[in-house]
Formats: sequence, structure tokens, C-alpha cells
Amino acid sequence: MQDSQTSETTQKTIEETIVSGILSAKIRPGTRLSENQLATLFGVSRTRVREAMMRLETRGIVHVSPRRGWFVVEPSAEEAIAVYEARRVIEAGLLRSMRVLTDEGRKALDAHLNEEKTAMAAGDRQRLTYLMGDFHIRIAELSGNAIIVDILRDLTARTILISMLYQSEFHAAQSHDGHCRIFEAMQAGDFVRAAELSVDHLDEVEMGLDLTTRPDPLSELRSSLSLPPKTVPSVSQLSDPKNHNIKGAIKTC
Amino acid sequence: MQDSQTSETTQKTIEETIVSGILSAKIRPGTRLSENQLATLFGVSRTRVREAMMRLETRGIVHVSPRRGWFVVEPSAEEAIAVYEARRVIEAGLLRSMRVLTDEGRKALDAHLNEEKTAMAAGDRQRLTYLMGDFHIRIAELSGNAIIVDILRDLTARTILISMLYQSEFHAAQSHDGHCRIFEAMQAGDFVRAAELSVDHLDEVEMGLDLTTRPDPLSELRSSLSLPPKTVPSVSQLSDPKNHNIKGAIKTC
DNA sequence: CTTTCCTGTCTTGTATGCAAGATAGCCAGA
DNA sequence: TCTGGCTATCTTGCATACAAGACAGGAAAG
Repeated sequence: MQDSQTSETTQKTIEETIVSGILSAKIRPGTRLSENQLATLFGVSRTRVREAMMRLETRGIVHVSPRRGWFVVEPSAEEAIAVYEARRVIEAGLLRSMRVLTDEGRKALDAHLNEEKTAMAAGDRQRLTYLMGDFHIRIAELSGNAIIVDILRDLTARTILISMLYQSEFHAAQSHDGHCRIFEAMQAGDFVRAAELSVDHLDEVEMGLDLTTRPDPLSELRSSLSLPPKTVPSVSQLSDPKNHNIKGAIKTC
Repeated sequence: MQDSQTSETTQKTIEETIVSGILSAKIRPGTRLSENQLATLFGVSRTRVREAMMRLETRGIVHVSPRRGWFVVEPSAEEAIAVYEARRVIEAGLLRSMRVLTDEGRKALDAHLNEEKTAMAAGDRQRLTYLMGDFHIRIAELSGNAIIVDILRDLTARTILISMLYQSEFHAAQSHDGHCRIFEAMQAGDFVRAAELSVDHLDEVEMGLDLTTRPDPLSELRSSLSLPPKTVPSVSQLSDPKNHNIKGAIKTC
């Protein structure tokens, strides 16, 4: 039995609900999050909704436009690049630091990859989006380091928002293949290789984005008026995503 | 001219003030942060103080004990280990991903290391603590990736809290030496070596901690009653800090 | 038809008030 | 002296009230 009223729920539910909504691609970037609506929806006052929004803001998930409203972030092309770069840095660093893959870990990843395969067969795109992001979180969980898990979860949420904005087609098979390769390297105990594969995988996904289409509708106008671009974290000195050979081949593992 | 009233200041000042107070070791772990006191201090109402506290809480800087108060976090030994592990992962991953050290970058780091030397000569411990942490943030800034900079800034703040809790002596010369080595490797364009040195450096600092003394005063009682330890992110599968040869030699560079 | 301005409505920003738990200190009783 | 309990006070938790900016829509002027 399920109340239509979601009250009685504990403190962090608003935050978690929104994040998991994003992780499963049920909430689109730019979605308006009205304090009043959320308040009535969750059966609390605006105060608590605001607290959740503030937390989500520091996590880079939502932003507020003063006296206009809260919105799920719409990462710019520059921010998208920075997110992928951060993920490459952290995930590769994490894999390189690993020494063993425990049997539990192996089982967990194996089960996860099977879920991916099942969802692919079923064509369940939302679930697939969730699983594709969750794979990386699972790897972080193997490390047992809660700090890194939290960081990667938030970055994954942003990644999903990015793909909803800039990803024309969803290359699920390709991603699944990348995950399998990483898993294989881990099973072989070759974590350096796993790290490299992880970088390649993120490069592939990033290169599957069309970062020229959507950035902001004003970009052309903005540049023709020679106004400064929005907020540009320069990434010049970091490694660019390599021109990796993208093999479209579907390989089940 | 300086108002005793710090009102009129902009939104994020409370948050930033506290963080920079921690980064410069002026605020100790466990410090009580009363909403009322901060409110009068900053000339605002409790509402805005609370917002700042919530943000700091999601950043891992403060925590709230329900209806007792807000406190600057006192990381447990396990959390301390997790923080250092996260820093090793991220900083090594970052250095490995770098390709060039620009001339500005070289100058910035060089200037920083000179500041460290000056502060060491002056014996200004608070400033030294700040600079020792800031070095790592400077490196992150070189990457131009704002996401990584923010993450490392918060981790550095936590690191400083950890050293205030667990560090008996302050091996400034040793840290400075480590920074110099990293800088030299970067200048030589050997970022892989820089990453390794960074890991070694963090290992050194971590091993300079006495993680058995302070954890919580109840740990003995707790274990003798066989209660579960507080909140333990297991780090078993991650590389342990290596038994690196700690050379106490002071080397100016 | 276009432009400008005005006003009503909706949004967040901020302060404040009250509820309720936690704590310290005191007092009484053994 | 020690123990138990009561109360005054301080803390955060949460809701609400009001302020003030943003915006849409319509009316009036050109």
C-alpha cells in the first residue's frame, strides 16, 4: 500500500529523490524545481525544500536564478568537458591505486554487467542509462572509500545531464563493451590497463557528444557581439580526449 | 577603516570565512559553531547561517549534532585514512593527466615555494600550514579544472583538521622538500614521476600522523564492550601507504 | 500595428516565532 | 558522599510571514 502523500519520510529524501531521478534520466536538465511544489509534494514547508536545494547546489546538481527559480543544471560545453576530465582523472587514479579484486567485487561487477546486458536486450533505455552510470559508481564502491564514491556519484549525475543535452544517439552497446573490457583487465589483475581502458572509455563517450549544438542558444549572438563566454574553466593544459579508434562492434563478454 | 560590524558582506562570506579559517589553521576541529553567535557576528539572521552550515556539511567540513549544535568535523582515524587515500588518487591522477607546465605555471609554483621557504625561516607556523596545503591546490589550479580545484580544496581543509588532531610534530621542512621534488619533476616534464612523488609525499605526511592517540576517547571502552566502531569506510582494498624511507634531510631547492 | 508602461501574480530572500530535545545545575533523599 | 530527578536555559528544527525582484499580460499612446 502506497500513500500518495510522501510525507512522513525522513530528512534527506528530497535530495536523494532528485538525484536518483537524474541518475535514472527521469529528470531532464533545465527542469524547474519550484520550492512550493516540492514542499507540497513532500508534505513539508519551503524551509526544508530550500535546505535540500542548497545542498544540491553545492553538489553541482541544481542552480538558482535569483528570484526566478531553481533549475536542474544545464552544463555548458566547457563544463561538460571539465566533468569528463575530472572523471578521467579520478577514475583512472582510482583504478591505478587498486591492488586486488576481491571475489565479492568480481561477483558484484559480473552481476552488474549481466544487468546491463538484460536491459540492452529489453531495450529499456532509462534503466540502461542508470546502469551505464552506475557501473562507475560500483567500481568506486569496490575501493571502500566513501569520499570517492560520493564524488563520483555527483559527477555521474552531471554526466547524465550532459548526455541528455548533447548526446544524439545512445551507444549502449559500445559503453557496455567498454565496461566489459575494464572488468576483464581488473579480473586479470592489470589495474594499470584498467585505468587506461577507463580513460579510453570516457574519451569514447565524450566524443560521442555533439558539444556544438546545444551549448546555449545565445552563443552565436554572444560571440557576434564579442561578449565573453559564460564561465570558462580552461582545460588547455589537460590531456585532450584522444582520437581513439571507436569500434562500433558489439561484443558480448 | 574597518567596521566592527561585518555586515554588508555578500552571500557566501560565512562559508568562505570558515573554510579559510580552517585552511589557515585558525579554527580547530571540534570547534562549536553556534548559529546565534555567527548570526550576530555576521549581522544576519540564523536563516542564512543555517544555509552556510548546510553547505559546509555537504562539503564535509562541519556536522550537526541534533539539537546540540554545529561543530567543525573531527575526522576519525578511519576517515583520516580515507581522506589521504582520496587525495592520493586524485592528485596522482591529476598529475598523470598533465602534459605541459606552462611558464605561468612554473612561475606560480616557484613563487609559492619561495613563500614556503620564507615562512619556514620566519617560523610562522599558521602561515606555513596554510601554504603547505595551498601548494596542492595551486597544482590543481594549473589544470584549469574548477571541479577538481573545489574537490581538492575541501579535502585539503579536512587534511588540515586531521593534522591538528593527529600530528604531533610539524615536519615543515620535510613537506617543503616533497613539494620541491614534485615541482622539479614537473619542470622536467616528467609528470608520471611527479605523480609518484606526490603519492610518496602524501604517504610521508600520513605516516607522520599518530592515528592511535586521539581517535575517540571511547574507543577502548567501545571495543571492550564489542560495540561496532563508529562509521568505518573500509579501505582494505586500496593501496596502503608504503613504508617509504622518510628522509629528514632539509633540502632547499 | 507597434511600443511603452503599468499592475497583478508568482517566484525566491530573509527574518522571526514557536516547538521540542539536550544539558547543566541544583536540590532533596538515601 | 552519592544518586536521582526536576527545572531553567540553551540549542537546533521547522513553519510561517512578509519583503522584494522578475515576469507576463493588458491597456493606452503613438
